[in-house]
Order: sequence, then C-alpha cells, then structure tokens
Amino acid sequence: MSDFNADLPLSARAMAARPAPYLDGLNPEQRRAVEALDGPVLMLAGAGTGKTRALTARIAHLLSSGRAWPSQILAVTFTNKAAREMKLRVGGYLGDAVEGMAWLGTFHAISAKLLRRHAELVGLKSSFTILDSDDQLRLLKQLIQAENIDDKRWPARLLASIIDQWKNRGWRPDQVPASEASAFNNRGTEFYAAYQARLQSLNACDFGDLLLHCITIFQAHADILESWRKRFRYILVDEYQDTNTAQYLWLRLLADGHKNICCVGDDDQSIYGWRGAEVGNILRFERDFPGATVVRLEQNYRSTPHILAAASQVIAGNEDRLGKTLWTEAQTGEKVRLIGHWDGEEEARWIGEEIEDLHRGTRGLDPFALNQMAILVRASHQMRAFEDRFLTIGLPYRVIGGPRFYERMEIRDAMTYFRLAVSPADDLAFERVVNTPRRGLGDKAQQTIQGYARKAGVPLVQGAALALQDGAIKGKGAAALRELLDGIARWHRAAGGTVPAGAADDLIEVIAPEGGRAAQSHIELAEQILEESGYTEMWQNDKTPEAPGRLDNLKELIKALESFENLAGFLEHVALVMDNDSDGSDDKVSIMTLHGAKGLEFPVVFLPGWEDGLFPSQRSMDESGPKGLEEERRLAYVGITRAEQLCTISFAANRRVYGQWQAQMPSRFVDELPAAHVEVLTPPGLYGGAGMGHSSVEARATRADAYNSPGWRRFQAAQSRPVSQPIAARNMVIEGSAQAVFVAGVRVFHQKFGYGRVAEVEGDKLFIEFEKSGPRHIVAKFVVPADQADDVPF
DNA sequence: AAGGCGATGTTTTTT
DNA sequence: ACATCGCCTT
Repeated sequence: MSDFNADLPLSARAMAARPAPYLDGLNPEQRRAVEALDGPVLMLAGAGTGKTRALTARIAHLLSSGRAWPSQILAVTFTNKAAREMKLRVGGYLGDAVEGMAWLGTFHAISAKLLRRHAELVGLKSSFTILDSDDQLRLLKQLIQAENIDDKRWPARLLASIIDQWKNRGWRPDQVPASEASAFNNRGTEFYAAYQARLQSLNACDFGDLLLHCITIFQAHADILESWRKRFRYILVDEYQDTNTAQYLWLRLLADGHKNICCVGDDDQSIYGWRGAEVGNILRFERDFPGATVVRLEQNYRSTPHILAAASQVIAGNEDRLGKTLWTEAQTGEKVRLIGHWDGEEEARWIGEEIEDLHRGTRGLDPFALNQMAILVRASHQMRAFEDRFLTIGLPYRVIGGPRFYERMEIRDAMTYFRLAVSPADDLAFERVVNTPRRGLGDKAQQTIQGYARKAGVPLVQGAALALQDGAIKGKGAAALRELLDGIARWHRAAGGTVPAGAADDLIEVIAPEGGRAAQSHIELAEQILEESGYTEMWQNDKTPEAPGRLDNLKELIKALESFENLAGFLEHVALVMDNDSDGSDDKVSIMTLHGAKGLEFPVVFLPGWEDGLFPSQRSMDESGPKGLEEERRLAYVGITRAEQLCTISFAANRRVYGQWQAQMPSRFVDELPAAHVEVLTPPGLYGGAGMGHSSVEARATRADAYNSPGWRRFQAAQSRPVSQPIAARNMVIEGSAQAVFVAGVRVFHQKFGYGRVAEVEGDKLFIEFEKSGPRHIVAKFVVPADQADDVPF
C-alpha cells in the first residue's frame, strides 16, 4: 500500500492523505481505466468484468482528486435504471456528495434539462410538454387524414417509425438526404416537416426532439455550446455501443473542446441496432478521438470457465468486433448443458421440473433460491408456455418487462387530466379525455369544437367554450362539456402556484370566468380531479374483470405523487422516467427476454428456443441480412454470459408458430458451441433416457455419451446446413443486382411470401402486392425477379 | 355508445 | 392461434 503512492500523479498524491477506498481491490486494467483521467478513454468492458465498479470509481476519483465538482461531471446512461444504479454506487463512495451530481442521468433527461434552458432558440417555450408515443401517433394520424391519404396503406405507425429513425440519425426535416425521398409514398419529408410545425404550435416535442433540438442549439450558438463545454469538464458515457447517431453528435459537440470523454461499452453486447444504435460508434472511437487511451476489461468475475468458453466461442463467429478475450480465475464449475425436446410444451415441463430440483438442491449442488434462476427467451410469445406450465405446477414466477405501469390506459388517462390541469391549452390532452368517461361528445361534437378552435386560432378548450356560447353543441353533451370546462378551469386555478405564470390565465378567464378555487395539496387536487371528472366513477361502474385492478393502479398513482412537490414536476418525471422495476426481493423465477436481461446476472440461467428461425430470428435475418445474424449472435452471447454457475440451452423439434405446427431445426448457434465445454443431456422418453422413474436430475437428464460424440454434432451440423446455408447463399447471389432490376410492375419472388408484383419502388424498399399474403414493404435485396426464382438455390 | 365481426399482423424496447 | 383494431351494426 505504501509504495504505490509515489508513482501516482500529483492529484492522486494530494489525495493520499485521505484513504481512497474506491481504489481497493481494482485489478490493474480497472485501475488504469479509473486513473486515466484526461483525454479520451475507451473502456471496453466485457460481460461481468466490473464495468460499473470501474465507472463509479472513476467518478469518485475525479471528485476526490479535485479535478471537478460534482456538478461539472456529465454522466450519461441509457436507462433510468442504470442512472439510479450509478447514483447509488457513487453514493456508496461519496455519501451526500452525489446529490451534487446534477448531470447524472439519461440522454433524454439531461437533454430535457438543457432544452428547458434554451427552448426559445428552437421556437419552444421552456414549459414545453414531452409527448408520449400515443400522442405522437394521434398527431401523425391527424396529419395523414388531413391529406386524405389511405391510412390503411400508409399507417401512422409507419410514419412514426420513419421519423424516429431520421431523428435517431440526427436529421432535421431539411437535412433528410435525397436518398430517403421515396419514404412514405414520397411524402415522408413533407410529413416530417408538417409534424415538426405542429409540434411547435403545440409547444411540444417528442423524445427524439429532446436530443435533436440540443444538437441544433449547440450547432447554431457557439457561445452556448462553449459555456456547456466549460461546465462539463469530464464526460462519462455508459453502454456506448448502444448510442445512435444523434447521441453521438450530441456527445461529440460537448466533448470536442477538452476531449475529456470516457466511453464505456462492449461491442459484443450491441443488441439494439434495430432501434438505431450504431455499433460503428464504438468501433470508430479511436479514429474519432485520436490518441485515445483504450482499456480492455477482460477479467470476468461472474461466470465459470465453461460458461465463458461457450460464450467466447459463439461470439467468435462474428466479423465486426474489436475482440476481447474473457478469462477468469475460477477453476471449477458445470459445463453448459444442452438438451433437445420434442416440442415447446415439453421444454417448459422439463425446465419447470429442473427448476424445482435445483430449488430443492439435488445432485450435490446447493439449493438455489427461485430468484436466483431465470429463463431468457428471444421473443415474448415464448413466455406463454412457461407461464402456463408454472401456473399448473404452482411454481412462483415473475415476468419482467411486460406493459409498464405508466403505459397502462388508466394511468395515461389520469395523467392526461393532470396535464390539462397544468396546461389547459394542451390540445392533445383535451382530445384524449374529452369523451373519457363518455360525455356524449362523439365525433360530431368534437369536430364542431375543432372547427371553432381552428377558425378562431385558439386552443381546443377555448374552441369548446366558443361552441357552447354559440349553442353549437346541444343537450346532454353541452351540459357535460360545460362541466368539464369548469372543471379544467378550477383545477388549473388550484394548481395555480405551481404552474409557470401567465399564458393560461387569460384562457381560463375565457372558458370559465367564475370558477372557484379548490384543493390545497397537489395530492388532494389529483384525487379531486379524478373524482370530479367522473374518471374514478367510470371504472367503479365498469363490470369487466380488470376494473378493480385499474382502480388499484389509480390509487398507486396518487401515492406516487407524494414524492413530488407538484403536478408539473410529477408529469415531467413520468414523461422521462417510465419504468417499473419490480424489486426482485420475493422468491420467484424470472422470465424475460434476452434484451431485458442485459446488465443482469443469475446463478442459474435457462435459454430455451434455440431453433433456427426463432433464434436467430428469421425476421432479423430477412430484414438485416448478415448484420442481423451478427446481432442475433451477440444476443446469444449476452444470454450465455448472464449465467454465473449453470447455463442450460435447449431447443424443441416441433413448435407451434402462429397456430401451425412446425418442425424446427436446432439453432445454428448450437453448432457453434464448443463441444469440450458442453454436456449434452437426453430428455426422458427419448434415446433411452426414460424408464428410470424418478424425477431426479440423473434420471431425467442423463449424460448421453452417444449424443455427445463428434458424430452427433456432425449430424446436427448436417441437418441445419440445408436451412442456414441457402439463406446466406441467396443473399450473395442477389445483392448488387437488386437496385437496378426492380421497377413498378415487375413480378418478383420472396422466399417467405412467394410471388408478387412490385407496386412501388421506394429507395431500397419495395412495396409489393403479394399474391398470397397481400401488400408488404420489403427490402429489395430479399426478392428476386420471378423469372429468376428458379435459379435460387434451395 | 356499446358490442360484434372481419381483417390484420405477429422480435426485440427506451426515452 | 390469437389478440388487437377499426368499422359496422344495433
């Protein structure tokens, strides 16, 4: 301990007077990553190599060495969960000083904070609202319908995803390249511009805008950028492999001054390419930041050597990677187990019994708690078989990643009312709840209101007031609308002190000049809003089985308000922090997707459904070709490396796919597992494994030497080849020729959808009317001209 | 304004 | 197979 102090840089020596507990127990690489404070640093952290540890130690080091104040460190994560975790861990080293880390958060939360300060530079007020995807979709749909476009063929969903992708790439409407001009029936950019204009008039922005507006501001206002560069003296980025282009630009802008940026990530765990993540960002880091210090964390503290070997072998099949070699000091442990089943139900049955055995503690292994075990699936529909089975045998389980609390209908409705109370001029909010509960204000009444609002150029609430004055809405609807408007005005006044003063006050006078005041606390106000609006009552009168649960959720929502000072603060939080992590403390088996499992670890992991088409997913390969396959392989890598002690991979010979039974081929990833580290098990009733009569692990999962032989593996390899090979071959044949060949009217062939005719060409995508399966958008390289279909090897 | 019916699409998910 | 959605009927 005493002699290393002499070698440390000045800052650290100054610190040596105090102990530096955060350096204790770091391995040499971690230590290097912690101590290389200045200039660009890339920390390539393999699975289970203590990345968070190094990252938090680095923050602690920056602070205790006096390089930066807490408020001068920008620490960016992707999820709120990761941000919380980091805050917690840094707090462990620093105590209360973490509270000063005002800029530790997600890209979006930090961007929102920045944007509130400079909103006017992009035509927004600092009180702008952040739209959720419901609002976004509703808005786009209006735009599409206003143009009299068939929203069947050109759905708002498609437009939303196109615009999202563009925003992910950092393109504002005027920056969308010409190559995208054909998107959305040649009108994509036009709609994008219209959408942005509409957002601006609503004083709103979507998630993509949070980043994009920041970029716009930074690019246009050197002085502002400069001041933020000065403030953020050190930048840390977690999960850098998941950044998209917009996030990359955002980071570059902030880091390009001092270049004190430390990016942490693992190219082998990049599994979000489909939503815009660019692995290229991490692969390119050294070129982007010349002279960067690159640290590889390769010592794994999580898994047994067999598990690591299996994971390493699988991921070695990828071309596009920086390359790391995980190693561990651990000597012993179970091999990765591989087992085939007759069908998906049997797979679920077997895993259920296996879990019970492991829980009980058979076979000389210590018993595992249920919450030490997890089942990781490729697609959520696989979960069903497990849920069914576990319900019948009474095995407690928890599904992680289902619909989230704040996405439930009743929660969104309730929050929409809160939104109206805070900003009565929020047209999207008004639209959403004007007839929820039913107030007799159907399409016709709503159109009347729209008409009045548009004609007078005022928000919908005011349009509604005008329509009432004019007597344009009659009867029951009129009375109910009057009541709603009075309510909104009353709630707004009650929320008064907490709302940025000004704008809405005149509006309130217009819609309800003689309203009273009401509740004191925002919690009382919230309850009152739900009561007076009739929303609670609506669910009380609802006879469907889910109604009681929804009422419970509403109570929970009210409870959640307690930790906020006012409604506006709460809404901001919810817009950005839409998570619902169960605490994991009760003893249940976890069922989740491979994506959901990233960043987690479990002593015992089951990886079912390793079948070609399911995993790797056919769609991924169809849509993204070899790149897609590589991403699937990374997913396999993520799955295996979640396991600490026991990892069991399985596949079924038959599986029901969309109601049809299908014969399944074992995944090509099964062939990529290293035989020396895998133990092949035989299920009961097959290959002589049956008849032992017990449900012990020995009896059900016999060591099946006959099937552990090279011959068995070769047999498997031979079987899966006819499936996997032609797909790759096909792509090679077709690529290159694709762009030139297709024009509207050409008859084409697609391996899955059969024959069809090209209706439209949109860049590299074709809109094809398939003879059997109807119209579809298809990437051109996956179809061949019909007259060449026979040349395609099968 | 509610309920029924046929068409439709079915990987992964955050903010 | 199955759930969801939009439209259509009552």
